[in-house]
Amino acid sequence: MNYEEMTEEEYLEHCKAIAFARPCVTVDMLIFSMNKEQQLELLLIKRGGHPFKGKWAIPGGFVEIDESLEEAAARELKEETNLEGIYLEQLYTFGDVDRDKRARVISVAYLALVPAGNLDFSAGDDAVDACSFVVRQEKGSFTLCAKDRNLVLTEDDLAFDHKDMIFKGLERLNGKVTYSDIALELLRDKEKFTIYELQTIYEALTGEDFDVANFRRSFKKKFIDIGRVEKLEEKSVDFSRKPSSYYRLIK
Amino acid sequence: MNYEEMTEEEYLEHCKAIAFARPCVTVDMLIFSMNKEQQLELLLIKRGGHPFKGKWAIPGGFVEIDESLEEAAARELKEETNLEGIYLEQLYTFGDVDRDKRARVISVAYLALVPAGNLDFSAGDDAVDACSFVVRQEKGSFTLCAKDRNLVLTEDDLAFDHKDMIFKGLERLNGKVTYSDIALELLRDKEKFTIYELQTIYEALTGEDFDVANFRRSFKKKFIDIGRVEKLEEKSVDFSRKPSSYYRLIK
DNA sequence: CGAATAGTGTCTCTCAGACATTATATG
DNA sequence: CATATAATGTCTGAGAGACACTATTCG
Repeated sequence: MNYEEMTEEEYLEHCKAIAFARPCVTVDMLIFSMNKEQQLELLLIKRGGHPFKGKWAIPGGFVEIDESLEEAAARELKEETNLEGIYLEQLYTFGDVDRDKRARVISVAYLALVPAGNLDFSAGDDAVDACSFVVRQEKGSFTLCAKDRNLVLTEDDLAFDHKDMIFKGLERLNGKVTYSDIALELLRDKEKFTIYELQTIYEALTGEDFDVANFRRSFKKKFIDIGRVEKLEEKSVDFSRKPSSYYRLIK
Repeated sequence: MNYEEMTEEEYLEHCKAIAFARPCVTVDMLIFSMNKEQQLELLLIKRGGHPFKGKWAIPGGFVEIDESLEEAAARELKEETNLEGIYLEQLYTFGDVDRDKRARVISVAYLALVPAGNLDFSAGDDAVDACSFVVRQEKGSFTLCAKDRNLVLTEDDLAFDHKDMIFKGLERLNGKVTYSDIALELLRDKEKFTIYELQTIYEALTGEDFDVANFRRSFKKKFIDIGRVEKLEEKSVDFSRKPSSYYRLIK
């Protein structure tokens, strides 16, 4: 739309038309967690209506006029999973004109990292079909698997531009895992975890394997030497092998 | 606002009230460039009306119903500086309820990196007072200086939450400069630049000094060895000293 | 030649990757 | 004692930081 080539009449017409045509703003929630097999999972919901009926989508909802984006994200998360106090991070805002054919919708995507074992999407308000998909990252693409349903989604099986959202989300996780502490957010219990447990989270987030010795070395440097994490007396007795030490995040 | 504690009447009342009260969406442009003294500059405009009358603000405008966020950002940039084809990057979306007292405004902030010597804000459409401020970064804070006007702004001299936007912007520049190629976007001429010229951009973006020898070494490794940059025959003759080699970004 | 800027060589220290080795529990 | 997992030791090469040094131009 080039304003310079419009007549004044055309321009005023245009102004009137859009004065009442404000975009809708939503928050969309990329809710990640770890499953029992220590794999990265992402919560999706199945669309019941048009458009993209039957396809899988990232849960989300409108931003109310009296709540901030962060508040909207926290509310949506609670509605979906009944969880509060979860790590949230704004990811990216998607605003292509035709991304939703029904209306002009601008979506602010948020990342939520739910501690392992806490994700129970059946606790959500909405009576929608929800499912947590294992995220398998290859270079430049991903697939989403729901074993119990025998379902494998590729990027094109997703509604709207949610494929792009997931790409952005995985990119963010990949990038931040090494220079920030987001991996800790996915621990089952920050007050009691083993080093290997944390390593599996790093591996799930990056899609790469780490050498045990090197990982422990960098863990010590990054967390213990600084005093961010301390070793506990208690040791794991899960397996009938050498028990592993527990560690605790301080503060 | 807790929906669970509302009666149905209250809830419906609330729905009605907000149905016509959609937020406005704007794009705000953090327009960075390098001045003649190879310092980082940021373009601000002086507010003529309330609120924050007389304070300095980041330029921006409404997202039209028929343009994407990127298109809106490009349009705003053109209106402000008459420039096109400039590097743009979405920064962050600001959506606190009271960030603009007049109305609920959600602002998507964009970063624009204008090649040195190309920023002429007098070319803008609007008859507003605009000025490019030198950005001085200290750890945890910044100041903005306009020498010719004898003006020094601190964080609190900025309108709205634009202080936070600038923080986010500087943080992004700081972080990305080492692992991406954004510094190249600020070069006067990507087809003909000296290594030291690029170094000053790195220094301006990080607020830190680099060792010449080490910078050249990493420059060679990062750009020349890979074939992303080639050395030109032509050499600079600006000063009456040893001339420096020019380099060219390929593709 | 002296001054000023362009550009190089080299030493050290840190750290990541690879891989061998030791430690400790149970059956 | 065999076995499986936890945890440590060590070698190497890449790369960042510090700093001394050489190179090239002009007046």
